[in-house]
Amino acid sequence: MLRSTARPLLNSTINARPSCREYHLIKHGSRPVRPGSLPNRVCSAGMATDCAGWHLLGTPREELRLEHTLPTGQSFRWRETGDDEYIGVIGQRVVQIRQLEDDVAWRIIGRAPQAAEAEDTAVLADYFNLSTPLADLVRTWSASCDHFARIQPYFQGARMLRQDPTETLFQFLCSSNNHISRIHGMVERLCSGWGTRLPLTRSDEYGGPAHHAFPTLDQLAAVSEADLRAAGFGYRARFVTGSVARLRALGGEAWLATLRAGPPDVAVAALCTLPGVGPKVAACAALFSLDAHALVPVDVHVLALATRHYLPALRGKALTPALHAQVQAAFVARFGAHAGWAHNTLFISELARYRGRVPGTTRAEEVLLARGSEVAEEVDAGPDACARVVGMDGSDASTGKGGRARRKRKGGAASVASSLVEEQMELAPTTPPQAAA
DNA sequence: TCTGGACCTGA
DNA sequence: CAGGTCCAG
Repeated sequence: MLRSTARPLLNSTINARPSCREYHLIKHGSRPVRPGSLPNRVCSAGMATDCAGWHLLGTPREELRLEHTLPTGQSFRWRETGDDEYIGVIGQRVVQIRQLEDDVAWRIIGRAPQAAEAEDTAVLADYFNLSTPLADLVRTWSASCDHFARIQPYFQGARMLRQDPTETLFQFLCSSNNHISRIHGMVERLCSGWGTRLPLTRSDEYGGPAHHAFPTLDQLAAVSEADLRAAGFGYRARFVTGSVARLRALGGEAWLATLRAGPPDVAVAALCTLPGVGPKVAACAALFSLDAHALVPVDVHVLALATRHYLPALRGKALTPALHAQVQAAFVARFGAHAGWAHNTLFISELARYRGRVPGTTRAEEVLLARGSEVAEEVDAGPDACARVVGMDGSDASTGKGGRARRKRKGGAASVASSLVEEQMELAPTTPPQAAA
């Protein structure tokens, strides 16, 4: 279990360099701290002129890496403001957050009047889902999947956030048939246009753009389809106004929040009744905000990696709802109750801008793909790969074709795969992931 | 069930 | 074409 409560870094009245020493003491107890270690980063010149307001999250690097969590597509509300530093909005608070060597530091730089300072720590811990220990899960996933074990060291601390349900739903309503930079802009315009502005509390140190809470459903009810089209939403404008209307009829934010308590398939079914919400968007909303830790949003990337490593028979098939369910089941069979979290790490490793990190991966897999389906059938079938497909509720669901056991043949393509990987790794020696901070 | 096409915008 | 969804055959 993580330390679930962040501790104050120092008293807000303390300022300047002496504060940094206090930082050392809090972080490391009475142990002496080497000069040049992480606290200097928090207090580095050009950033904060004092340490006031900074807190530690208490998350070692294997539990949380901002770089693998904030800009990787589960939220579009963070802006990178420096090297491993971000500013974003969590509920009614504007948060500045920075990656340290083996922890994460944060402070509140703006807030709504009703957002009590006493709850800051709890809000952060909740948002980062700190009650779920990632490192323990990673060990079990690595044991049950060779591919995961191979790529994971390069993507440590890829943690699932626990975002606000309404905000998450509308963020991913914007995501369909769209690319990340544009989604970012759409969400930004939705907030600045109709959300409540959050006053800065440290405006003397911050010269960036204004920040806004995500608009409430009541605020969104005032937005017309024409407004949204003017804001660049395209055909998704109708999805937004339609979903707003339907959500309000169903009971608004409170109704959406009740889906957290129920089973994930109920949440998905309910979400899919909203216009513009299909299996992918529903799974995103449920995994990123409704505690549905087992859910896997299956997009083209996830389908590609699933057919490559777990379900080779499905290669080339269209992404129908039925196929979505098969991929979902395969992930749960492989990774268990937190399959959605495991999927997140695998998903990041597929992103174009991260793919080069794992030596040999792309090349070896491309070669395998080129060798055709007969070989690919056997790739990475792994121990007990799909011998039993377990439903999300844990019940046996191996009645379909996804449940048939796959053969494991010695000297088959699996060994071809590993030899290819080794070959590549010889050509491009692995850099120690730890060094890639 | 599954398939094909349309749908806004901009990188 | 892009981290889909909807609608008709």
